[in-house]
Amino acid sequence: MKLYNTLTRRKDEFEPLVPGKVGIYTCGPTVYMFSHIGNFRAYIFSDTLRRVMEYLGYEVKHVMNVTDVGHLTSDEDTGEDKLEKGAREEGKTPEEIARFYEQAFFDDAAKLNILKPHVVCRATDHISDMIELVRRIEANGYAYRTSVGLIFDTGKYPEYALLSRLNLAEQQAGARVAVDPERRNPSDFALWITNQPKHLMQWESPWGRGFPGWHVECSAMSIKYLGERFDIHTGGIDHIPVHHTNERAQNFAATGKEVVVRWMHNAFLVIGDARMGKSEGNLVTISELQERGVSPAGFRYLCQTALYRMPLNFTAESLQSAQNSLRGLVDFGRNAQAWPVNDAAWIEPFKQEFKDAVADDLNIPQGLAAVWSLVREGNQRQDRAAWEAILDFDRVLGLGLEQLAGAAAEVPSQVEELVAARERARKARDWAESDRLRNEISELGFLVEDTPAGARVKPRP
RNA sequence: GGCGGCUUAGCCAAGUAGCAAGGCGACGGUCUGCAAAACCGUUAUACUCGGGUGCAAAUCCCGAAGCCGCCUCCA
Repeated sequence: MKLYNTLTRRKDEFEPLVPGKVGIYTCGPTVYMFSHIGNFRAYIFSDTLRRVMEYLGYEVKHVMNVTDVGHLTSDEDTGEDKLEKGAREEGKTPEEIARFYEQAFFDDAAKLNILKPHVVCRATDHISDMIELVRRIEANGYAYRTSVGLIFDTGKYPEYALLSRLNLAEQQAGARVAVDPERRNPSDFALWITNQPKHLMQWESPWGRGFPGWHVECSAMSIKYLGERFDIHTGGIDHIPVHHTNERAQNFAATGKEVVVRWMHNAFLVIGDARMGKSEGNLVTISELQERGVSPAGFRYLCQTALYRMPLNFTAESLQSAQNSLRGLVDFGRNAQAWPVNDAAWIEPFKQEFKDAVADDLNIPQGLAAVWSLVREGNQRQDRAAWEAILDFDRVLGLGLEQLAGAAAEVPSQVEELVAARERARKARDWAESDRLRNEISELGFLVEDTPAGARVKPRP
């Protein structure tokens, strides 16, 4: 299969380090507030990556962190920890806050059929691993001390700017943040932060009581669970210039290796003409989506209509379009369930088309074209084989089509009785009574379709 | 100021040289007691604009415009 690599800015053939196996690390949520659907686009992306890998026969180990400490609110590493700020505002301990939002995250993820990574690791459970990693970095001569704590010397790593393609010489130091005169280079960053007595979350370390820098946790935990060389690291495109650049520098400083073989980044969900973000004040959560009548699967479908590397326009219309498309697929499945499997041979070219598409840097939109070809052909042939193939594809799409079509087929007995009564009325050519019963059924939330084989009922869209 | 990205039909969105996937929506038709579903057909002589290189460009090169992101935690 082919995959894009941010480091080389090219799409090239994926070669796993260990044949048949793949290690994937995903930058997970910071659990101090509800995750929004923009965040979830990223996790749908990494989930899709995992699913495609598994679909193609790889054995995947997927690792994701949960950041429950260490991301600062204000500049210059002196600010209050986000979790602590949240804790103060809500009158709870940082742990309570973190656990609450972590649970909320995984609840929403489950609604979106995002498979739980094989390893989910909390930063606070890995402080000793982080200290050990920082110790290695310091021992290798990549760190120095200031009044803030231990600082990473980016000047020691010639490849520092490679991932982001930054032109450090042209960067305007201090353009947006005051320069720390103690730092050797403007891009230097904290590995361990001390002298912050107001922080609730602190640990003892060789550099004094304090807490780890922003980027240490991902380096420490990815190496711990996937080794000093692993296949893929994913995250949002915003992580390229700072977080992943720093992570990569730490990785090299600690191990002397290019730890991550391939970096993959998803583009943003765009609302109006802006990204969706808490700073922008245009957040939408999964719950709010549901209140607006859009199912999580509908949102997931929307995400699958665009390439992960392209910005995706999130509008009321695009969302409705996705929801309608999904309804069409479920309708097809519901109809197809009643058909026999005839001839599976005609399916093969479409299966190949789907497989080729998703193996080409996760081109799910192209894969969906194969799905719709199957819908059309399947309808013409009245062949359940098409639906079986689509269910097989759903291992990648993650829409939960089997359950959705199954749920659509569940009809209360009260409705069944009304349908039977309507059938009798129709046989008697009593159209007035027939239409009256149809309205009654409709009020109960169901829709009747008359087919040559008899009446069919489904939940009203 | 630096770096990165985007601009394809009413909307969403594939396609990175050889007659512009797919979905939604809309319209017309077949079927139906009427609907619904399904099927058939129509819906970009055209890919932001201007140059250039090719037999051939949405696709490569140069330039312009608009928009977005990152450079501060942020998917």
